Amino acid sequence: MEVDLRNTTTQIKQEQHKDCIQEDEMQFELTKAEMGEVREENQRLRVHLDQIMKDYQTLQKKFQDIFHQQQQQISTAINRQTDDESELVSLSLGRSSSVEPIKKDKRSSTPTKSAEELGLALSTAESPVIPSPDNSLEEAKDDAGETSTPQKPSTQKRNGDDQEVLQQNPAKKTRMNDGCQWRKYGQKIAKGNPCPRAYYRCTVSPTCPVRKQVQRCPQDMSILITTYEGTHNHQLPVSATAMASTTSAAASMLTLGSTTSGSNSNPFPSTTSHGLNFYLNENSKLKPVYLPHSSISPSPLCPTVTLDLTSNTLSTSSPYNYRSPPMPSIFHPRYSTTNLNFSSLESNASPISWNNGSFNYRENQTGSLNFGPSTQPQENIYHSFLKNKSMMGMPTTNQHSLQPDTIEAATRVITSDPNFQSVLQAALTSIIGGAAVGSEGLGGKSGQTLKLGDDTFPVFSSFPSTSNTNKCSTTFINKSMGASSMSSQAAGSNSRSKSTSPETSRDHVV
DNA sequence: CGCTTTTGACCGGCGC
DNA sequence: GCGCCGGTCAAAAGCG
Repeated sequence: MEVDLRNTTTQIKQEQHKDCIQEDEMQFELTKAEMGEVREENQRLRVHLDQIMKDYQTLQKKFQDIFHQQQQQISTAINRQTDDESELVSLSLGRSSSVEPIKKDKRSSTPTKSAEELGLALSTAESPVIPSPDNSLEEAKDDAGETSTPQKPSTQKRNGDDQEVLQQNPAKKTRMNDGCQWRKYGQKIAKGNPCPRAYYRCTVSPTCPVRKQVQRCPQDMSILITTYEGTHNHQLPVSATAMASTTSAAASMLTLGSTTSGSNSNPFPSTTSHGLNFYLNENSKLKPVYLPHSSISPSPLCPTVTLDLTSNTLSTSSPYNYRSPPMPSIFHPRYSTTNLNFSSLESNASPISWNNGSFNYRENQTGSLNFGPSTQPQENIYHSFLKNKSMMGMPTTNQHSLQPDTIEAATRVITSDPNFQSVLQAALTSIIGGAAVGSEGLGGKSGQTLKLGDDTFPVFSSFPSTSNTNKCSTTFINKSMGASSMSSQAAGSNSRSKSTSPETSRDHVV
């Protein structure tokens, strides 16, 4: 009995041992299978990682290529900037009689920067020489409108440059820099404008008399109006001249005579510009309204209109006048900008007709402004223009040989931009109407109504005659379009010839 | 500490 | 002459 029990126990133990072995085997198989799955997964992940690495390397390579390309473009631009034999880009929509015939010796130009490229270049990493985004496009908010908006003051950069923080995006602080160093010395709230006006002084040289005022357009807070006054009595930094090239100097692209005018040894690239020619069709007589030294830069990023109200016969006797004679002028474009000259004084066909006091543009006419709708991207202006130019192999400065189609297309695209219209209106208003905005302060004069798009504002035919003859004014209209906007003053301002002593000038930059 | 911005006061031109 | 207005000054404060 005892033996039976022992046998039974032994059998049970043996069965249990068998079960254990089977379980172990099963577990082993299970683990084996799991390992296989993990191994497969591992391989898949490895392949995936390889793919990612390949993509990463490809992207990196592309990035380096692009970066290198931009660096080359920047250096090219710098070289061109500093080169007296700089190339010129001129998109002329007309000709002014006050403009001397273009000198033949002006070199042909092959703009290497389109507006797109400009935008790219300005948004890339900081360049040691040219205005970086921090120095060029970025606008910190220290200008006229800053106190009116609760911007964090601590974020303001304090390097003496203009700073404009876009109101649309408080988090994004953008700065505007025209190359010079400015110090704010005052701020005032001008009558009729809720935005305060800021006063800056050039600090590059302690004795530099140049001052500038920055004010936001009351009608469009995104528009900055900067007024420059005075002439730099010092060498401007490269960035300043660069900025000058993009703005007021851009105006000179129109009719660029190339003069190294012996009498006027201008150490700086000339920033003398030409202007917008408008015509008042009054009593069947065309009265030219010429906005000298004005330009429009339709950069997609920062559409800039330069309106220089300087008399083109300014005396340049000031020892501090570093501007070249109004015309012809030398221009060293850094970027491809565009100057629009709206008509030719020599032409009987006025591109701009004044009907019943309203300011209209004729369509489908060379040199005219077309404010009609257009969906063509602005950069196409440059592309088509450059393409046409290269195809024709024509020198850029030979503006008279521009294809009318090109001009017309470019004009249409540029001027159809609502921003452009707004900006142009603001500029003209600020200049023509003086301090008066809208109809304020315009009483007593027989004004015309300048109609741009849906907006109208008065214009006087007597505008260029008196009050502005002693001032050199360049107005840049710079409409911030979300990202940033930039405008700058010309390197050497015009000389203000207050009657006899042209010491300062006024440049308006919007 | 040096530089810049802020801001109220001051000054001069201009119109009434 | 007075007041308005734009421009400038300068002390105080902020920032790196």
